[in-house]
Amino acid sequence: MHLVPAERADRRAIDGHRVCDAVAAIGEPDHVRAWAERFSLLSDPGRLALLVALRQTGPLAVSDLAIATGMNGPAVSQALRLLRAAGVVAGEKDGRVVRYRIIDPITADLLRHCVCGSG
Amino acid sequence: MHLVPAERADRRAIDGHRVCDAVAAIGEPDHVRAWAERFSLLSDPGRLALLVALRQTGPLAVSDLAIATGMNGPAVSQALRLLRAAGVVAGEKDGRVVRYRIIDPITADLLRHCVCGSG
DNA sequence: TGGATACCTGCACAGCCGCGCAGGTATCCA
DNA sequence: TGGATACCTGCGCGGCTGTGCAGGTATCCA
Repeated sequence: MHLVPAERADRRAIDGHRVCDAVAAIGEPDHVRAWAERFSLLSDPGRLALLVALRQTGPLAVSDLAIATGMNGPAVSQALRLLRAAGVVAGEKDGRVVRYRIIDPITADLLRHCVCGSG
Repeated sequence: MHLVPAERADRRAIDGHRVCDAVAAIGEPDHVRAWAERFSLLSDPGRLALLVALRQTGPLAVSDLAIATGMNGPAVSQALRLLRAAGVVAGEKDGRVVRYRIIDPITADLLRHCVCGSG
């Protein structure tokens, strides 16, 4: 039952079985890491504001996002670049305007907690 | 209808009404900031692993958390210090052992998404 | 009472991230 | 065709954050 890796199996545990439960709960380190990165994308006020706006309003142009959030243009671009690289948002070109929207359902679901009042 | 702050109301918007919707969706900057900080607490693999373990297993001692996550003692202490200062976890002293548990229901709810398989 | 354990704290260091500016490209209007 | 708009990218700087080590305190066992 000892799911603890051998490298630290010699450490004295207070509640051995609970440690095993915890190891089982944590699961694959990569899994945890992936979720941490996902949360990391939401940990910046600028990015979070952009995502909340996108989720609530739908496709929005970069300059409109800049106006709505109070950020300047390049800052919005850089934030969207990160989010796009992470597969959270996608941009669609409409003439010289690029409208972004959220394409990751998991992130959209997480954002629901922030705007709980307005579903 | 223009909810845009006067300081940047002169900027030309692509879709004016959508900008207003976005501003309304974002709401109070402090609100967004608070959520960003909340997500920030989950953006570190160590802290996230600790919280997942705590949520799944319940009260756990610091040293057990260290064994389960593979972190060393002081790292766990510091992570828990942050989480405790943020009001996410609380520790209860039982002799020389301190067992921590999650006291913030919102964070616990967020963690649900990471362990979706085991509710 | 003496030793060991469990935990907390402060400090110094490396690494990362957000931020702003300048330059470049593609597209639309006159 | 010329000018303006909308957006993207690279670079450098300041600040924050995670990490490890050493020291200190409180508690349990013999």
